Amino acid sequence: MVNQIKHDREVVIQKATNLFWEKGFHATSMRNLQDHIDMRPGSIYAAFGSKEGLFKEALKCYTDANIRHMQKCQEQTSSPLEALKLFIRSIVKRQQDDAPSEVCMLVKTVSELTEDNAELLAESKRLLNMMEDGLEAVIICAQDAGEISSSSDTRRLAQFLQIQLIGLRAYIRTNKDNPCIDQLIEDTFLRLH
Amino acid sequence: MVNQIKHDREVVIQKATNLFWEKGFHATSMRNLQDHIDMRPGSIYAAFGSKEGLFKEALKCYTDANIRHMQKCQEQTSSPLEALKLFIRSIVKRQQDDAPSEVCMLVKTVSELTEDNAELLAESKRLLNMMEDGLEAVIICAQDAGEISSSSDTRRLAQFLQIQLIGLRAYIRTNKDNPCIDQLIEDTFLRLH
DNA sequence: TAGAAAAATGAACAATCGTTCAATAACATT
DNA sequence: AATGTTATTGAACGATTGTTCATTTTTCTA
Repeated sequence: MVNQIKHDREVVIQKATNLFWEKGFHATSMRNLQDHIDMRPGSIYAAFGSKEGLFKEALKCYTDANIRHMQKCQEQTSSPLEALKLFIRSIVKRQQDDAPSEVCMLVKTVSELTEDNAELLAESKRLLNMMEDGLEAVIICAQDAGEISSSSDTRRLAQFLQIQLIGLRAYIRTNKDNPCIDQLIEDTFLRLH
Repeated sequence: MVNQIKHDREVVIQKATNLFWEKGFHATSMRNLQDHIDMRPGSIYAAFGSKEGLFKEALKCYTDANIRHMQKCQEQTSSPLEALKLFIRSIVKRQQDDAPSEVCMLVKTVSELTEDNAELLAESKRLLNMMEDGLEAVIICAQDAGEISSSSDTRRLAQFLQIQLIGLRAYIRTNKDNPCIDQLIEDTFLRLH
C-alpha cells in the first residue's frame, strides 16, 4: 500500500527543509511550518520533539541530498575532475531554478546561529566539514587518475574548493543576474592547482 | 561641553551594530537592544523610527568603518597591492579578536533576509556592491603602478577578491582554529592574476 | 529662576512566539 | 462489530515580539 501513512516522514522533512532553507531558523515560525508541511502542532511535536529537532532533521536532509548529488555527478563521468566541475557548476547555477536560496543552507545556518543554539550550530559545522571531506575524496580520485599533480596537498585543494563554493553562492545571492557567472566558475578551475 | 548629549548617536549606533552583527536581524530583539545600548523604547523609536530603521543605520555604520579601514591600509603603504593584502589579512584574521562575528555583516544580512524585508535586503546588496567597487578602485591603482598586468580585467579581479573574502570569512566561522588560515590567505594572492 | 521645549522614561498594547494536552479520529487486533 | 492502540487535532498557555504614548525628567531660553 503506497502512501498509507498520511504524512510520510521524508516528504514532510523535505518540505520543512525547503522552508527553513529559504527563511532561516529564526524567521521560520512554527505556524509557517504548520501551513507549509500541513501538520498540526501536536503531530509535529510528537514526530520531532521541538522546532530545533525538526531543523536538525532538515540539516541532515539537506546534506544527504548534496552527497547524493555529488555521487550522481561521479557516476556521469569517468573523470573525477569533470565530476567536480559538474557538481560545482550545477550547485552554483541552481540559483536560477527553484532552490529556496542561492546560499548553502549549512553556511546560512552557521552564519545565522550563535551559542544560543549551540547544538544546531555544532551540527551544521560538523556537516560542513563532512562536505569538505567529500570534496577531498574526489580530489584524491582525480590525483590517482593523474588529473591533478600528485604533489598537491589534497586537503588544501578541498579547502580551496569549499571556500570557492561558499563565496560563489553568497556572491550570486547579491548579484543574481550577473552575466559573468559562468566565467567566475571557470576561473575557479583555472586556479585549481 | 563634551558628552553633553546623553546618548551620542554614533556611539549608540556603533553598539547596536555590534549586537546586530553578532546575532543577526531577527534574533536581535528590541529588548536585547534596549539593554545593549542603554536606551528605552521611546527614545529608540524617537531616534530611529523602527527596528528596521536602526538596522539600516547599523549597515551604514558597518560599511563606513570598512571603507575607512581600507583607506587606512592604503595610507600605510605606497603599494596598492600591499594595501589590498593588509586589508584582506586584517579583515580575515580579525576573527581571533573581538569582532562580533567572523562573517561579513553585509553577507550575513543578505544571507538571512528575504523579500519580507525587501528594503533592508536591497540596501545590503547595494552596500556590498559599493565595497566591491572599492576593491576595484585599489586594483586599478595597482594596475597603474604596474603591480598587476594592464591586460587584466579589473572588474573580474574585484569579483574574485570579493568572493575570496566572503568565502574565507564564512569558512573560518566553521573552522575557527584552523592552523592553515595564513596559508589560505596567501593562496588567495598567489591566484590573483 | 521661572517657564517653555525637548528628550527620556517604562508601563502597556495587540500580535505572535514555541509549546502543551485533553479530546477526537483513524487504525489494528480480536 | 467491539475493543485497545496509535495518530491527529486545534484550542489554549505563558512568554516574548515590535511598538505606542501619557508621564516625567532634563535642557534651553528669557
